[in-house]
Amino acid sequence: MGTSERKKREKLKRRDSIIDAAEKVFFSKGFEATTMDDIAEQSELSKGTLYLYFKSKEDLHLAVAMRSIKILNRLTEGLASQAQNAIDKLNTLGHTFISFAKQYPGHLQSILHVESIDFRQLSLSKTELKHVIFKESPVRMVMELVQQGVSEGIIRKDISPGIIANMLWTQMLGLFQFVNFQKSLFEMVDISEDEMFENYMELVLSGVRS
Amino acid sequence: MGTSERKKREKLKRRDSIIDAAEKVFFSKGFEATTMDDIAEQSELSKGTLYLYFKSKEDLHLAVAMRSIKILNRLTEGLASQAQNAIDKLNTLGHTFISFAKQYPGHLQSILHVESIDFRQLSLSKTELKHVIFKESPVRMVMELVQQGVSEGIIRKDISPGIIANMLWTQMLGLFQFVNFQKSLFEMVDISEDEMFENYMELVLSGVRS
DNA sequence: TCATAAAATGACCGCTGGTCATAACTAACA
DNA sequence: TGTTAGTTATGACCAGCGGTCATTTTATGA
Repeated sequence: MGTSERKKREKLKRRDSIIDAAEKVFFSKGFEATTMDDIAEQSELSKGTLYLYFKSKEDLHLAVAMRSIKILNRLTEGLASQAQNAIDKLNTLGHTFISFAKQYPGHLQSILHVESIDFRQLSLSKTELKHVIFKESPVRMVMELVQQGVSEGIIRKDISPGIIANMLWTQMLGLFQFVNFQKSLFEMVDISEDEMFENYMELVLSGVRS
Repeated sequence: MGTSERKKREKLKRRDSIIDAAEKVFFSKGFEATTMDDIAEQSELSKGTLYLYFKSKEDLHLAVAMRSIKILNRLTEGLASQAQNAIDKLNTLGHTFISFAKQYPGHLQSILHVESIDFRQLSLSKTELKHVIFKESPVRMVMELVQQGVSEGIIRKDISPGIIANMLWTQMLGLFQFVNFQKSLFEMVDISEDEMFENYMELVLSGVRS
């Protein structure tokens, strides 16, 4: 009988519902200000139960971030096989990222968190975590498009595609940071967000053309 | 009589010595793992005294970061008035940043921290803090050099210098991040750090040339 | 209905950032 | 020098947190 299968499904459901709850609280109060008791209350479970599914608050945070990354990846899948040249696709990718950032600011926040983890201070046992994060990171899509561009001959081949892709992704993260946090620091009230984004993309992409 | 002056000096000295102690502990254990008692012990003061000079652990961290920023700024001052063209100066600036990153990894870490503060979650009363940080930020030097470049006609003028400068600074922060944390994530063992840096600079700067 | 295992609970713990009543020290004057 | 007013330093203390675990509750299968 499929009892154990059902149990497994239910366990996953419960895990998911905890992530749901954590998302709500993290996104509204911020990660640091959120307590495990908050999440327990929101999920209608006891605190102890949370620790049956996640081994720490940070672990739960990572789960939230991984889900965010999956959402972002879903928005961009299929792009690589579209009938455009690679640079246009990179442009589209950039637009997708930006609209994601606007639509899901909380999710974006969590992605920025995992992408800036200080791996030096991570215990060695967590090496696999690095690989999981990297494997799922949206930078993969960027790299694929860059490689396409090199094949098409419209992206410079004198610099390693890995470096180019990382630069583009870094730039994307920087733009997120900029739009979300630091916009007010600059005295550029006379430029719209969209305009700024176009400028950014133009600036960044003009460096990679062959 | 200069009694009160001497007192003021001594207060500043004490403040400085606390920052010294905090640096040591932060840089060796990391910010989160450091307790105020650690710093109290290192500074040979009681915990209560620390709170006479800094109103919170984060405040102390900011003081450490501001000192780091000052060190970095000192390394680059005078660059603007040198007899090179602006793009060469930007290149030099990049090299200076990189060697700073290598020489003072702890200081760099603290700078990355303040540069990525989530200002949305900062109370309004701390608006001045934003300005202080921005005013001291090394991005100022970048902006000055970009403006020089525009005047010289070697940097494109169709995009606002503010955006260009921010892109370059963002890129610098991203490169720091990359070198320090994520290098191992990429399978590019066959490229030296210096080579990678040169590629990076070339890539970034080629986008800003007019 | 009962026995076994799995899941959930919440009282509890140790540690941390931060506070505050008290103490120690300093400086100026009588 | 003794007194006093003000400043600086102390460390016992607190509340809140992440995390644990002995106990209870629930689900399963015969």
